[in-house]
Amino acid sequence: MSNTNDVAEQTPRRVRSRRGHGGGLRDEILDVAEVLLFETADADSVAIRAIGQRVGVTAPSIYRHFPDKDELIRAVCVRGFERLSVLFEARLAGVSDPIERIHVLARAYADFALGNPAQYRVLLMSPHIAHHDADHVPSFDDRGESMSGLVRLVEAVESAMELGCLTRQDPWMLALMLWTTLHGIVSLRIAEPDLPWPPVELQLSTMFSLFKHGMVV
Amino acid sequence: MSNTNDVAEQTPRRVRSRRGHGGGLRDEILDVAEVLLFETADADSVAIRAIGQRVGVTAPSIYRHFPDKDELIRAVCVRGFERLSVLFEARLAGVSDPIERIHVLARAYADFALGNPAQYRVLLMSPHIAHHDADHVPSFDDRGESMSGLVRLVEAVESAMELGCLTRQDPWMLALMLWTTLHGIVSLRIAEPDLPWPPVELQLSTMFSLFKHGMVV
DNA sequence: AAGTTAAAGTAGCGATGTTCCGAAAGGTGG
DNA sequence: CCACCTTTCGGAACATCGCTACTTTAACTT
Repeated sequence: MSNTNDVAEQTPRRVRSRRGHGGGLRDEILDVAEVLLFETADADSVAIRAIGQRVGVTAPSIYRHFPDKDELIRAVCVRGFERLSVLFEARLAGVSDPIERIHVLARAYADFALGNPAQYRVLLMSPHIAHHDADHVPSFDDRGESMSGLVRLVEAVESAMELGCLTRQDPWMLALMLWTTLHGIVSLRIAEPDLPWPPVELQLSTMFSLFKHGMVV
Repeated sequence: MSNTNDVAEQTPRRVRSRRGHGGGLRDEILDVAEVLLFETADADSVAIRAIGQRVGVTAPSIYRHFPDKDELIRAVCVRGFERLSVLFEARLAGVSDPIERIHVLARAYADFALGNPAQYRVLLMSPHIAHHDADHVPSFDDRGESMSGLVRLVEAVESAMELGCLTRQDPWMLALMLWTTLHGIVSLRIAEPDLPWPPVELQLSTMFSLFKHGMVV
């Protein structure tokens, strides 16, 4: 990944950063925090002091780059979702059929969520830091990268409707349904990984079949 | 200034329980913990000392009735899901049509989850205490009351299939799909309560319509 | 070379979950 | 009625956590 030292216990005291570019440490902190978050699979178990130890820095130094532990963890997870965004682009490349694009998006979403359960949990399964910056009503759009997939989904649904592949209705609502269903599948697996779940592919394809043709005889 | 401590939320030092029935305190602890869990909406924010203060007992005394804080919180949430179980029974009474029974179950489930978000989050949105009691493979059945709804759902789906209302397939799989979808709806609302969600009834009915007739033209 | 200033460290505060051990009340045998 | 045991609970303390004043150190500027 990066130049983070993988010494188990302690890193031999970091060399000081240059004046303007003190932010080099910031990225290193994010890297280590991501590793620790993946290892412990729980944000509460990631201690600030542990991050500092792995980076080779004491705990208070971290607060020069992040105002808060919540912000640090959040930054890690946002960075993760940016990777999801590029994953969407990569998987979508060359796929033109709207229905197929929906499939690709769903599959990529599930792959990411199940591959990065800790990040997914923090961003989409935990109470949010109430960023109530005055009287600002949150919307789905200002969610940044974490909601870019939803936007792509809406686009694909709209295309499918225009092409007559889907029954005409509110595309935004239908996309919301698809996303919600997808979230149900992955989040339950993340929360209860020990339950005897069917294979993800089977569950996804079954769900798509249900959505397409319905279950009523 | 002996027993009248001036702390606002303090109970005047509890009378000691009798020998065998020391468990009276246990229920009281559970009650207070449930209130605190509802108030803070976050298990981490419920402090053992705060529970003890409200009950009129010091923190270590709580550990005579619960081995662990996780077990305490878990006990609170399990008790909550027992209430859900009786809610299922009550709502199901007199409803015989299988499809209608599925509707009723779904609605009750959503009502409970959105009405008790903290309990729902602890049991179904948080990492589980790995109760790995030796080589015991977890199943959906030994989940106790928390999965009773799923069992009811499977029954209703089987009935519907036998009556020819639903297309024949694996009833257990279909019930799992319904539950997963339901979980997606409620858990996303719980995790992101500030987003501009459509009304629950609309979302539920739209989802049912999708499941019934599909979305493909 | 001396001063400025950003970057990192030291020490510590308050709060948390948890444990060790002693005190006191409830029940029981003499 | 008294001695004794058992259960129930409290006091004190430990380790760790997030976080913050304050100080030190090193890089850059003049």
